[in-house]
Amino acid sequence: MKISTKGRYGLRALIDLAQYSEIEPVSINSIAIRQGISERYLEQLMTLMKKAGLIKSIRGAGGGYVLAKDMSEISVGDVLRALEGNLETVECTAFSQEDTCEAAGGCVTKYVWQRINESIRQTVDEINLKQLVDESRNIKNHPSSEQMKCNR
Amino acid sequence: MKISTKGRYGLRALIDLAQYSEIEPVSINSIAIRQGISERYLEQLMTLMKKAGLIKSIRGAGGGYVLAKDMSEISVGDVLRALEGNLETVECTAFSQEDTCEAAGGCVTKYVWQRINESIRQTVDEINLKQLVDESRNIKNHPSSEQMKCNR
DNA sequence: GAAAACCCTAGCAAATTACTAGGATTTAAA
DNA sequence: TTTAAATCCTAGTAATTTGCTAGGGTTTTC
Repeated sequence: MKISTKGRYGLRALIDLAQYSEIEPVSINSIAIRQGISERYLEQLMTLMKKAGLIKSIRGAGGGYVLAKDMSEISVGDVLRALEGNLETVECTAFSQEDTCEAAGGCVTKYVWQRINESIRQTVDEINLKQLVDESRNIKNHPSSEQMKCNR
Repeated sequence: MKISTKGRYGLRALIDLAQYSEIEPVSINSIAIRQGISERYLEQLMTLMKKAGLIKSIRGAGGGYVLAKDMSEISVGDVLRALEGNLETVECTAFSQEDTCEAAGGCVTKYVWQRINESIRQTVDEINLKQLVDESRNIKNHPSSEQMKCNR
């Protein structure tokens, strides 16, 4: 029931990318240093986000990554799904039309899992990258804001 | 980001217990058979729910388990927390007053994790056992409702 | 042609999950 | 008073997942 380092590091990396990539592509190395994340591990996370169509890569010297679409069009849900896989806390064939579970008729917990899944979905999909970047700029204007390694 | 078999089996077991324990204590064995769960594994789940004060045990022949309080006073959140531990998807020292995280000032993702945690908390705490038992009775009155083993 | 970047695959230790196993203890009932 | 039905307690363990590290290869700019 935890979000792993993939999701946590990945979201931080993407916020970082969003903040720094407006002028030129941002390298994995620079994000890794700023965020205190292993460069080699972050590389894998970037690949996942690229496959999901959230970021684009530019190869070769001077290359790096940029957002594939506008910040406001990337939700936290998009990011977490790219990194953590589907966010359903319980997966159940009975959720779909072509229900293959024989217990479905007599199963109540199904409704519980659906409500939990739905509330998470709603929460993560209503927060987008732009909001977080804006929020981050506000925070940066206050004192005591050194960036560093952190388990989030 | 998944709810494990502990939470899934445990909630099913507790609904079963709530339904059958009004007349006499219900044994682990009978729940295990009805729900198609390993008896020995279920035993451990019952212990967790007992420690959390959700159920009471009656030892010896003819013994078993009964609810420790009224169905309407046991929420799905109580059950899941007893079995899965705290339900926070990300744990972060910065959530508390005596914040020990140095990055807290410059950290935005904190707000994301808090919102996710809060939406899950709200959802699981607003569903109680009684609602599920009532719902289950409704379902049982319809045809095609054989109880059986299921990954939920 | 050298360096800076991404790309791809594999491996691996530590932790977690989902059980199984072997008994000890308590209590009702035969 | 014995027996059997229960819970209680602790330990072990195979399979999976997590959180990386490692060793290259390829592309592109300077």
